[in-house]
Amino acid sequence: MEKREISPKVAAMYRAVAELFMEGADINNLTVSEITARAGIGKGTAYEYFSSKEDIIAESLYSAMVEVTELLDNRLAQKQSLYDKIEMIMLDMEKHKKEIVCAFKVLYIMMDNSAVGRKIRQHFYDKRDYDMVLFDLVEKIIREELGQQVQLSEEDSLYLVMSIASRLMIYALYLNGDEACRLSEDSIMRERLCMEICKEVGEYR
Amino acid sequence: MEKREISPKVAAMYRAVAELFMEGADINNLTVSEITARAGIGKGTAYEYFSSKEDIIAESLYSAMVEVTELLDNRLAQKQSLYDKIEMIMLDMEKHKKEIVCAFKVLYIMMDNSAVGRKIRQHFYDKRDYDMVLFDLVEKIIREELGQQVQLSEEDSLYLVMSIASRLMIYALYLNGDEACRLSEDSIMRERLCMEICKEVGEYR
Amino acid sequence: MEKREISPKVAAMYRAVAELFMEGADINNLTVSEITARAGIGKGTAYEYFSSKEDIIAESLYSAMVEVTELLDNRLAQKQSLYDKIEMIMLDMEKHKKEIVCAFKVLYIMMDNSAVGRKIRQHFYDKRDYDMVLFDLVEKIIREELGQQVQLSEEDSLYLVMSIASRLMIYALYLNGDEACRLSEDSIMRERLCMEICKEVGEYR
Amino acid sequence: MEKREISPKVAAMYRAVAELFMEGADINNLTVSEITARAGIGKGTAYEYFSSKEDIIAESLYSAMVEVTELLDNRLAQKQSLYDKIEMIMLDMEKHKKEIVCAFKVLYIMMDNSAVGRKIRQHFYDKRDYDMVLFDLVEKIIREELGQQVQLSEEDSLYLVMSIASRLMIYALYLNGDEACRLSEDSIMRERLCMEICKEVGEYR
DNA sequence: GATGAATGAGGGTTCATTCAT
DNA sequence: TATGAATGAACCCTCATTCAT
Repeated sequence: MEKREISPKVAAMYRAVAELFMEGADINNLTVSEITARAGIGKGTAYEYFSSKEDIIAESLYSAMVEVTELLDNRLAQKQSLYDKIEMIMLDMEKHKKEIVCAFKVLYIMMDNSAVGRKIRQHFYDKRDYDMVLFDLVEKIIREELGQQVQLSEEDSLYLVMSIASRLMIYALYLNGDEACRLSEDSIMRERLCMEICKEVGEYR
Repeated sequence: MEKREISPKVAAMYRAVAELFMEGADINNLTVSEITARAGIGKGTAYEYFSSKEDIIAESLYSAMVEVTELLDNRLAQKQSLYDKIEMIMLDMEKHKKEIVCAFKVLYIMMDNSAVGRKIRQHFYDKRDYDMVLFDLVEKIIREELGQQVQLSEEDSLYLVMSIASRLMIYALYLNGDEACRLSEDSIMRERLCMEICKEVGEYR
Repeated sequence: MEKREISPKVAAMYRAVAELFMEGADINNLTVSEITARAGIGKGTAYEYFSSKEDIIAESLYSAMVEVTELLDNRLAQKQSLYDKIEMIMLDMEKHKKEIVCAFKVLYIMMDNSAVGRKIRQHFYDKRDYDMVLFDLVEKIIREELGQQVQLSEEDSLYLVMSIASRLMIYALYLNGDEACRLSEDSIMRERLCMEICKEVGEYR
Repeated sequence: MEKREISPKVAAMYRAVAELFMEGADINNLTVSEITARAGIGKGTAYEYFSSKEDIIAESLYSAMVEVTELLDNRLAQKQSLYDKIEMIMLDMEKHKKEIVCAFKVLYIMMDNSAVGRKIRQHFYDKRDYDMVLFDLVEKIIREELGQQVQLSEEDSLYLVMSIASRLMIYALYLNGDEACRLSEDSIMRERLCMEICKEVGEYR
């Protein structure tokens, strides 16, 4: 479960990509120059640690996802009820809109038939035990809510994870969408989604 | 509601982009050459009708979305119940997996901060009355289900549209995902999502 | 035996490479920019006609070899005796030192394990009927000298070709070498080599 | 005549370049990394002993030439007649094809207008008394054959050296060439060249 | 209108060289 | 002395866009 130490240069590049991504850069048009300039290192240095631009971006995004998920996981430990947990995630989305929304965006990038998309998918397949990704987090939340005595079938579990993930995603889309499609108060949408999730999970208790 | 006539060259380009997209081409790495070659026209001709590559792709994708939505709309007229309609959409996803899933992908592309993404969003803002997009379709389905006598508040309407759209999207993601995360029978996931949607809409009747 | 028409751009590039080569450029450090600038065309244009830098150089050198050989062949028609022919080749080497010596250099490049070397070798294998290369020319000279009645075995023929080629090459090396290793009069070396060649061929008459 | 001691690191680099060269590496695309990796030393170390990549390669090749020539020289002491000596050289070419042929290749590299070519030429000009190069070896063989009583003019000597060298080179080219241009038995070509050389030298006795 | 040859800006990648350790 | 991480200049190649025909 120990994480491998990563070189400060690599860390700088991860950070640079995440920053640029969160500043709204189009991931498909990021240049190596931009990334290394932001990371404060030489362009050639990038290729001491990565073998292609796609690798740089894919690993950076994967790393960001894992990091955000871990952060969320730690913060969620403070909350007891399912409602509070889901609400916290959504409130975090609102507060750290950029960060969280971007993490969800990565899920979409993974669907791409692009080199980056393929490489991130690969990372998921090869993922280390200590890497927790969004779906793991959602599954964990569900298990915590239902407790030891409730044994979910694989099918129920997958369904619930996807159902909850879909609400979180749709909320990310909602927050990220343009103002015209937004309600006067985000809280309305948020509360509804939270309640709906609780109700659905509750049915398995 | 009359559609404007589009030049056969433009139609060929729309078709070319859609084909390439559905064949799995990475939309961010499509080249003008590929598109015009597939469309069977000269490269220079593209610039007689569009002012940039991004325009070509954005308009093509927008057009494809509208077309798919229209197709769906026509087919949905054959079904009466909400359940049957949602099921038909999902079955269509399974059958014409490529086509439908790609249509959903466009939604994600719209979130990009890329030139294409921005341009598609612009099309949505400027959209003609006769253009029907996915959200309109979902809204239409809801209205048909609840009938004239039920008046949804804007807030309820938006919530329901997003909630249903989220399930459709998550099903698209599910179908598009890798085998490892799939249940033995897609029907299980499909039926659950359909039922859940019906239940939720039903509560507003 | 008809030559295929070559595009003026390609011709310009062939010329550019030959010029640069003859001006003493190191063939292994030629850049595409240099070549296209000299050819008076855009850099990108090079890739409309060739698929890589190595192709450009290899084809240019091959073309130059064929051209020089043809030129020599035409000029040799004016001479009757073997001695006069070999002498003319060597005098041409002295006069058009750059051009001829470079043609011989290409033979050495062909021995390289470089991409260019490999590609030129390929051209020799694939060579068109109407392409005459140095060895063909030497063989032709020998046949003309010995006349129809003398039938050389394949082994004798190959030996003579190589023996003569070796003298021509060594003269090219000699001319290209530094002054310290040169006699006061090039004619001395030239005459000896010519005579030696005639004597050797004469033995087969 | 004492050789200067060379650092083991330098020796390792000489060996590395020679090995890579003989394994068929393109001398114009050798990298410092490859060389130092093969030599088993750090990349930076190369620059403690040489001032540029070209220096490394040029000195390595020069060193290899001197070494091969010395080896040949020692082995030739066992043979008495000119014929046996030339034959031994050619047989060595056949046996240690790679090594010997590469040594000849260096001659061609010297003709290049490349940095490496220029530097090797420079080494020849500056050459130490105890360095014996191929031309010296050939000259030595000729002198041994003709004995003390025959005094060759400078002009005769140079002619003979070049004439013999040209046959050796052409045999190297022949051996290195592709199978299609080879006789069924290399011995045929070898014997002819040997005899021709003996005849030519004999005329000066 | 339709074309495709020509272009050149731009970006990914390599690798010789340096320098702090 | 020996190292190898860091660097950035240089270069090949792509491809969106233009324009003469």
